[in-house]
Amino acid sequence: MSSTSRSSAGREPSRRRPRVLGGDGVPTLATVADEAGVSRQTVSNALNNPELLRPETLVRVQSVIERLGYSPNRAARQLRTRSSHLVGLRFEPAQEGTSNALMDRFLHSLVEAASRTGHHLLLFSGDPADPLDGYEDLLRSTAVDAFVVTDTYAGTPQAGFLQDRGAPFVAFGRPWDDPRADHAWVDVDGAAGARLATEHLLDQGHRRIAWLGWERSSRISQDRRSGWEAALREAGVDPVGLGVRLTDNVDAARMAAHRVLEDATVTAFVCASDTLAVGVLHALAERRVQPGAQVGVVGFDDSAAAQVTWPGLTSVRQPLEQVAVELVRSLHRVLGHQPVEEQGRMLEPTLVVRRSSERGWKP
Amino acid sequence: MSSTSRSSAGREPSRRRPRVLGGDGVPTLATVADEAGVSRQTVSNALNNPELLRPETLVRVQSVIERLGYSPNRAARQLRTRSSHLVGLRFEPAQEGTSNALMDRFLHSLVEAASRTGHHLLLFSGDPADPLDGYEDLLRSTAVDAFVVTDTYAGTPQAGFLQDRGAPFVAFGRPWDDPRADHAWVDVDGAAGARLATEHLLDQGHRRIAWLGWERSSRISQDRRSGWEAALREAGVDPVGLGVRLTDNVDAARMAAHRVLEDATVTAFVCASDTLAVGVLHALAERRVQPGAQVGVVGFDDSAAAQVTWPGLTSVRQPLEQVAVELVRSLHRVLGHQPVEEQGRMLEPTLVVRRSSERGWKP
DNA sequence: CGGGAGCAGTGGAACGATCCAACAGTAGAC
DNA sequence: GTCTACTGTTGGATCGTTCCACTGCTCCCG
Repeated sequence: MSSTSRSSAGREPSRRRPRVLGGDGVPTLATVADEAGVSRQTVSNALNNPELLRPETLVRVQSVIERLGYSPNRAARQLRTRSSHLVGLRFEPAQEGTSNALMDRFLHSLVEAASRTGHHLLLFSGDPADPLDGYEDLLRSTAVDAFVVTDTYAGTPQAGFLQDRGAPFVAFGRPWDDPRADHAWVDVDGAAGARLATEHLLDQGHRRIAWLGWERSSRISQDRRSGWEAALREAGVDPVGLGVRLTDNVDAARMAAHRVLEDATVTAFVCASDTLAVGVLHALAERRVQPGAQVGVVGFDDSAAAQVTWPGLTSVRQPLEQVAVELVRSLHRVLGHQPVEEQGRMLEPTLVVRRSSERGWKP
Repeated sequence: MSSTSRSSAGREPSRRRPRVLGGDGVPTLATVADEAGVSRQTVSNALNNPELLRPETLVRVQSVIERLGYSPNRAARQLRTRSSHLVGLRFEPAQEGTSNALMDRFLHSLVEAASRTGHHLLLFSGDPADPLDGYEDLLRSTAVDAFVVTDTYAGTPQAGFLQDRGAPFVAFGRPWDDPRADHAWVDVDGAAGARLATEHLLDQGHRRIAWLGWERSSRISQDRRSGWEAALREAGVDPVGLGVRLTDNVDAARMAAHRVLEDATVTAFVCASDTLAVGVLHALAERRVQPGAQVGVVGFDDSAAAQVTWPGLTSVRQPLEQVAVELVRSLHRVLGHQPVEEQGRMLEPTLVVRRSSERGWKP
């Protein structure tokens, strides 16, 4: 109703014709503004700062938006605000056989968590030989607002690179011993997980509990191992000679388990991954030893394999849904340039008990 | 060098200053043009139509681009060209236990294939109750160039919706019996896969080979089953009474296998999924029957579970890398509005033989 | 009654790329 | 010598949004 005076330069009548409908018939801000009898800015405010509008104007604009099925053009918005609402994640080429099933669950959770704050996930790939490939280009072209970095094993340069570059990112994985690192991170407490596993086996009456982990260079494995070791010591069991290091591979674990089982006093295994635990199960099958009933086995990651393997593999489960939520929360703080109240956040894993560690179980 | 006359209203001298450096110090097209002593359009041509430039100009511009580390701003380009170089994929919430490990391998392949043509993958999620949620919004806001649709089981409305909407997309999965469908698709020949599996077991000397599949409503299962049935008939074996339908679940398969094995003449199983095959392995373990040596088992999808399960599960492997490549190729044709030379493309699976089907094997 | 504050809303400019029409310069044809 | 064709390059306009400075208008206070 409130028809205000509309000033017009009036020099050249048909030169500057405000385009009111996009080329393909897609409505734009101008379409909505025209239809609702307000200016473009008012429509923009209706979307981004609704509290600035008088309630009745807001309702009117919103109903036009609804009726026309208008959504703001992402490219235009991105160009103006310099924010794409996209989060980049480099998706490494899969290595078959290893437990990247973890990735699947994590990815789902991340997509969902991000979408709750209006963000989408942009997957990209890069030259496997160059762990930094792809990042630079997305940064320069301002295609993403931030990155999520997933592999922060010792020696991976992504976090350092992005930090030096001044690019916003959050890491899934603590920076371990890099003293220069001061970026946001979220991680799961591997030591606590291994401790859970070990204490569970101790509860089942096991004493001499072996550890199967990765090479010494893996900080993740060292971390988990420390939980096993501490739990054993607290129970008065000497862990010396019970720890084995090998590559993350079913067959390597199978053979290692055979060697360990030569020592008849060993009655249980805690493993740094489900892959290794599955290898132990293979060895038990070959020795015709009942998992659970005779020898307890616990894996790590609660992968799909753990869930379907016979007779059911007890495993430490990472709270990936919660990790995703925390990552997104962190991302928001980083992007909002808010003071980072805490640099990192450590989450607690849980133990999913299945029959491979249930002593009472008989097939 | 070329100082041309610069028209200026003259009222306020410093109003129209052509910004040559982005706010954050990020170089823009204008920066490069200025530095190379050419116009913006020439730089743009150097990137998009290099053949239009004189070779020496091209080299000069390229060296400046290299030196400044310039990449065109994606938002600006997207706004002007109406193309985001993003491909949307709705990433469904994971259902634990089912074989979406397939998805992991597929996703990797797709990201890689897409990146080879300069496209990135945009993952989004939506209300699980509404299979169309999310698509509309991305279309309206012109956030993606196209979609990849992965679940085209009977009754899923995505393909129909996008087709009616006139949105570009490619489906992984044939349109089955929808006569209205005329969109591009890529699929794997399930019947051929089941035939491979069945013939392999026949070669191993098995005759009465059972089928474990999903409910009758699943077209995918029906398709695979038809391959098993045909192979059996050609070998002169009557498949009647050898087929079982159940839900895709380890325990359901385990119990079904027990029932089937009451009939002592059955010596092998072909399954519509690895999940079902793992269930059969569980049943065999409970009966203390050797997989492979006594009863042959073949699964479908070559999931991580198949690869680590003891004693190794023979499985039909889908050529997902090739699927991804074909999908991207199709997408290109669809986006380029080229005449679609073929509407769909059917790829052949392969059989990965492991010990669960090797008759000679002894533990 | 004049003036500062606050409110709802306006029009122009800007983001950084590409599209477009036009331009200078050269060569070839008449 | 002029006209046409062609090549390489140019400046201006444009895509759709948000930022910015500003305008009427009302209200309140001294």
